[in-house]
Amino acid sequence: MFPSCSRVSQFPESNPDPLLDGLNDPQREAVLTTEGPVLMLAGAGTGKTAALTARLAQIVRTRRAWPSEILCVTFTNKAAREMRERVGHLVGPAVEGMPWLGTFHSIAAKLLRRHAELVGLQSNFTIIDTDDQLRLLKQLIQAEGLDEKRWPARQLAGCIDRWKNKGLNPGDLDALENEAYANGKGQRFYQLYQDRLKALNACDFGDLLLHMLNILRTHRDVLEQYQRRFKYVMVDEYQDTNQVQYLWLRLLAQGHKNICVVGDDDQSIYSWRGAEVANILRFEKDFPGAKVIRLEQNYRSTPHILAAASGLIDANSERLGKTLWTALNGGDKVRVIGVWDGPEEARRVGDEIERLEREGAPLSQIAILVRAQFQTREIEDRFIAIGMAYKIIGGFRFYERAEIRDALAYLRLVAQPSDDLAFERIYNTPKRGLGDKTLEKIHRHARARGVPLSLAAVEITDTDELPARARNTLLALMRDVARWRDLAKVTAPAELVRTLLDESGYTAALQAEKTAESAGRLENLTELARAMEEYETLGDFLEHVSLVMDNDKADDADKVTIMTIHAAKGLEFDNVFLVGWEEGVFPSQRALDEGGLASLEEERRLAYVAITRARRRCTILHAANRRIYGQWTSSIPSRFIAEMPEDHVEQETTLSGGASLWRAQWSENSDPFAHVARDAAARGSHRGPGWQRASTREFDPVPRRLPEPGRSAASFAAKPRRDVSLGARVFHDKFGYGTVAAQEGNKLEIDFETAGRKRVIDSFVKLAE
DNA sequence: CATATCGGCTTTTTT
DNA sequence: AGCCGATATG
Repeated sequence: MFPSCSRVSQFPESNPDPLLDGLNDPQREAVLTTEGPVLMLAGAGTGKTAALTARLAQIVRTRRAWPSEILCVTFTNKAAREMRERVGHLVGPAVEGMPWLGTFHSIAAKLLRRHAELVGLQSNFTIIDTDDQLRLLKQLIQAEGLDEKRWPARQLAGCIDRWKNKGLNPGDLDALENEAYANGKGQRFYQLYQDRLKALNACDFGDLLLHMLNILRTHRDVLEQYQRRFKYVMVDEYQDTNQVQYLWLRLLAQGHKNICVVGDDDQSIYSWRGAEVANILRFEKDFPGAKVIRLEQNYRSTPHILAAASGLIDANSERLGKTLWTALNGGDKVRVIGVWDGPEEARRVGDEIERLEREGAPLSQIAILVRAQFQTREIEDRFIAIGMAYKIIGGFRFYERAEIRDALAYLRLVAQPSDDLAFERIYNTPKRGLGDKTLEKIHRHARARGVPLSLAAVEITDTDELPARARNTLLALMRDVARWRDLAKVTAPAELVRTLLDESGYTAALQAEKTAESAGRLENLTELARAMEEYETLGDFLEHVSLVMDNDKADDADKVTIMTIHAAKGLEFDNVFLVGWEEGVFPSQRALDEGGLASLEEERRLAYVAITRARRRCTILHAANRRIYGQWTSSIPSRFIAEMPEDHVEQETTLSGGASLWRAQWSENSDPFAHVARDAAARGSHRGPGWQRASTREFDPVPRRLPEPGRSAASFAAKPRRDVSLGARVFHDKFGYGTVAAQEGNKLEIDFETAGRKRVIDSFVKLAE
């Protein structure tokens, strides 16, 4: 009855079954229940990927479907790659032919290329990124005469993104949505934007899914074709699917109804991107008779870590609720360390890692997880200082660097004459003396003739609209472009890009620059050309670039990983350091300010994801002072720290970390500037001026290992300002206008008009007119 | 048309 | 504090 009985001969009969071996009961059930709808609720570290891949392999090896008849959707490229690899191990090279294993976006793009004409695109459409999108929207906003300051393009982009995630076309917006941008101009701008994209033969990320949904909705034949084709549908990270993705899956799975989704409501951390946990909650309604399988045995973490995480997530309401358990025992409690400030936090993490290293721990099994990208910098600085090998995942992506985007723009323009955005990008890059005036004329010409910019640029050189100089330059450029287009037909992409960068003068301009970065940029371009060697056609490559923008190129060297918690989902490490657990950082200020309880709970899920990445040791740090927006801010430990059950947490209290109390006490007694801090606090801004921290350094009771080089007392020594003298009228950001009453080194005593007499550091005031 | 300077804004998180 | 875009200046 179970398919495992009808094994195909190419798989050697062996006991135990290599596929099911090592799986627990619920996992096996998930693997063997191939028919009908299945909802797999899989907690963190419960082996859901193992179950999912085995299930896929099971379907293939029992010949229930060809690999090409299985739709398997993951959320990230990384997950897709990993799955492909693991399935490969299980069933062999057959997976080579798994064309429909990938991210939502890459699969949608593949489908859309086949049916582009149904939504008014050509199949070689360009996929634009957020940068291009923003620039395009800015143009539209300007053209409509709106004040871009008041109605930022970012906001419009956000709205459009949200609408697309919901599966809404311009015509579908209700009054409320329409109001979301520029007092009811939402729909108009959405429509304008879509029209513009169509004219450019382009679409954005959201369009990939939305266009495809529109096609499936309105073309029965196409829908039925794919319903028939996809005999099995599998979806990873189902809790992260948004409305379009949900509608999409529901349509496609209606054929055979063999849909298996895997998810964990406690790990839903993408609601800001339109993900709806509700999708997982209503699965049983959408697919009646769905079998629900719970994976609750955690194989990853030690009991303390698991208990701390479980206790924390208990604070959330509205959960499906799972009871994770582990057969492991022993292990350390979750460690919580409080430190004085950000730099000390980074130092501390560095020290701890050096200790682990001495104990023989591989660096590749150590991760530092941050809430937001900007936090990586402090850590990075420290690691550079101590020579720690590290890699940062995410952040500046390779394909987002300016020089790479320039090169890509050249390629896009060659591949796609109607790509106006690409034209605008390269038109004067490198500088060739073409400016806004000329561009404006080209624009006008293009509009009048109804042609793309690159064509208008060619045509305009035949007229006398341009001054001779601009005309000649433009003519030369467009001749080059034409030549490159011919070249593209007979040359491999990698070769093409080299020629192109050379002949356009781009390389030469960079070489001439001779700045610190220019060498690195040239290197990046070489790297780009190298990466292009793998691609047969320019189109293939451009598709790869727009969809597989991840940067984690195989870097197997033994390095510590630094990344955001979001990026860490699905990964695990022996040792995990969680930094910046302070109110306002994590949970983020934004989540606290807006979004109410739902936002806070999402932050808590994020904290849960963070802790459960750890296999053996989890260390949480928080600092009493941190610089945010260049301002020193004092902060209190994250509420999430208190929410973890005490029994599983070990607090390391250092004087410097316990901070707030101690600091309040000494500052009254010994800090000559205490009143300033107090006043600042009274104003509700927890911000204190930089010198506040500087001046307290000598009181820091934590012995410092080494005096920091270059950070000698000299940097704090009095360097009086020449331009400020007694009686001068000055302005201070916090206290307003005042008169200098005394000057002592770099410290000024000032009578402020409203705030009274204060002592401040001179660099904080400027001369009033 | 290119460079210098000022001022405002930023920090979630990603395909 | 640093980055970007908008202005002022050469």
